Amino acid sequence: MKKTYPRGAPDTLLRPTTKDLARAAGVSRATVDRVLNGREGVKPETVQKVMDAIETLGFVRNLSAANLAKGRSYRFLFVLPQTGDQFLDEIRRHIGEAEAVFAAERIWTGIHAVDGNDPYRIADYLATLGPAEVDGVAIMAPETPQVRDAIVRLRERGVRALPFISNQALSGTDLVGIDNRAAGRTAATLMGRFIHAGTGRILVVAESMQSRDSLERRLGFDEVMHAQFPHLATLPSLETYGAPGRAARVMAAAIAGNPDIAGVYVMSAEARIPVEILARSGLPGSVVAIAHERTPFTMQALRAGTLDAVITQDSGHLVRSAIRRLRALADRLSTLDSQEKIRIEILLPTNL
Amino acid sequence: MKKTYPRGAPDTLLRPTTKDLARAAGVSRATVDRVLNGREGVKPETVQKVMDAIETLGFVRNLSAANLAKGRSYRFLFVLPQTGDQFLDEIRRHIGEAEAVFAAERIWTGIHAVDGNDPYRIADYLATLGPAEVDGVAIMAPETPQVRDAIVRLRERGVRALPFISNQALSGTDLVGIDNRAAGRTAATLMGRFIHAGTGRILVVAESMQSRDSLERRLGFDEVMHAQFPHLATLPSLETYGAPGRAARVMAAAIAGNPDIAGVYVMSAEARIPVEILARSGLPGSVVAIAHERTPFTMQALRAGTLDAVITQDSGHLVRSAIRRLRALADRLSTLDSQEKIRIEILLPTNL
DNA sequence: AGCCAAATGAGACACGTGCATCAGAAATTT
DNA sequence: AAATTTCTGATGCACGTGTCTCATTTGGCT
Repeated sequence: MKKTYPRGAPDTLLRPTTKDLARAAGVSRATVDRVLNGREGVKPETVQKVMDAIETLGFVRNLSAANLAKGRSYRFLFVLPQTGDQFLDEIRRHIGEAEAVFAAERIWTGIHAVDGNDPYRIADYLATLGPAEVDGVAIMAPETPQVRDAIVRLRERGVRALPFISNQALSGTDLVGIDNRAAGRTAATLMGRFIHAGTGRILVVAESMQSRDSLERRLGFDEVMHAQFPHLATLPSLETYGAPGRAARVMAAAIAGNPDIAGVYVMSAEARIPVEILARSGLPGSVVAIAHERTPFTMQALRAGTLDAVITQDSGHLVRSAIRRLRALADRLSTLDSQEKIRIEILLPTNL
Repeated sequence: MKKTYPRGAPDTLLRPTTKDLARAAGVSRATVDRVLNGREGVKPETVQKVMDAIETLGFVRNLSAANLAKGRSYRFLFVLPQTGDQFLDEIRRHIGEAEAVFAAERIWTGIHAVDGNDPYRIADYLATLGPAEVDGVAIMAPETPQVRDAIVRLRERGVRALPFISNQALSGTDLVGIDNRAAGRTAATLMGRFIHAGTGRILVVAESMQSRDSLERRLGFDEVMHAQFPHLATLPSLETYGAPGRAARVMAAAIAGNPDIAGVYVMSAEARIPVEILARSGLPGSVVAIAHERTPFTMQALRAGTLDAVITQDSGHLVRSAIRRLRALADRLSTLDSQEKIRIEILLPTNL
């Protein structure tokens, strides 16, 4: 009896194999192999015969068999700043989780911590890596000429490298991370719409404006604020350099100097220090505060009402996406773009 | 020379095989196989020996080899309502995309369209499915006793079944889709914060309040509106039944009867009809409009300013997640929960 | 015709696991 | 002690592809 599986269905559950391909194309399995794996020494018209057979048979290479035969395995390395911030903790946790999942596909992952403030040491470390140690590297580091060059040289040595979360202006590379300019625009839209006052100033806090990420966020933020909410004035970015003391000082000065603060935008990945200072600052609860990245702290601050919104990227997705992309690079495959695009997420107290 | 791969690294790139396991545990490969695949007739202490070896060697079953050996393939079916709405178009598109990706893993996907308004026909169709036709089914259908029972019977026949997007109150099942109550809460938060008027009414539009999804969204919406924005009153849900004529009538009546409308919440997946009516209603631009699901229409409405926010779920992720979960069910594996959780996305004019 | 290079065929083995069969060992019962 | 029953070992084939080697055919050239 004919099965009525919808949509041009599997009459037979067996997919065609290379053997079937060979028969259909009227060539040998050796030639099919030559075509499939792009080896040379095959006449163009023979190639075409095989291609046609692939088309008519709907042949799809059995990945399980191919991976098994190749005995391929992958060593991927995440190079991350050595800081104790909660966002990175999440990332590290997800790398650990992913390790277990990807182990079944012969993928190893490692983490190497570097001093995020020292581009030279990062570059030096990257210089020690070669194809003998690792197949691919996902790098989260500030954009400096040293780091950028080190990445380029890494690639020249045959190691796949991807900027991770922090962007690097490299040709032909896609960042594994969100569009920071769009994130800044999103922050501005929420800020503008959440603030009910007819006028006021917006405090903007960053860890350092040296970083391309902060710059892009600021750009996007200002773009929307100026165009759509001209009654709100954005103040120059305050830089904390990750130091609580300095953060407290500059923020206190800014708050004292601007009595009509209506909103605060914390651009840095580690929101904790600025937000805690903010909570103790005596600013009224009506001041709208927006920060970045989902961490235990930001979640709690959302619940407590200290923060009104958090803009974030799914850290698990980030990690998995980086691994998939590195593997695709290693195999010279293309990835499904729509799957690998990292979306901007908005967290509110009501959708944690 | 010793390689210095970080983190308890691969000295040897070769993972242990079942052969290594057998040697380490002091048993034969046959026994290892018995333990790994849960066959009976093995002494508990022998099982333990193998388990210990797995632990100490860090053995991970090579999925490629296992899949190859099993020659397993999967036939999964999406049962979707037969409507022309854009949201479903997106879903169908992503099923097509996913088909190509998953083909390499011996996964077939099919779509079957059913009349979404006729629970009996849906149930009848599901009754025709058995393990001979299909291994798993993702079902998007309204929650009615007929459908629910049909799903239960489907499972009894050995076909894995998952509710897809539309929830069904089934025991021991996770919906592939968002938490609609949380989505309603999110809509309320945005609505409340976007509306600057000191008082006003909120129009709520649904396709039908028969559907559990709309009910849950409404529940979450009211929960937050009442608790946090008591100055805004929510009107009873209007039901369009998907009919433009009826939609125009009930909406016009509601607008005429409530001069102080400050916001509109369109709960249904197909936002087009209500939003277009709204745009022509003569309501002022300051009225905040929020709808669901990313479609070409909602994107355009966001850009045009007709909509202020759209709450959505990533349709590609939905489809891939359903497939992964069905496969995991078929293999009796567990999935990585954090990967399979569908997040609520918020779209604003600035982050499309 | 003869020669050479290019193109193709034929065949074998490997990868790691699943699955089955049969013999033999060990433990338990009679 | 013998007869069962329970457990374990040895072994072989299969899955589909990648990767070799070596033989053979084809086509172009002088």
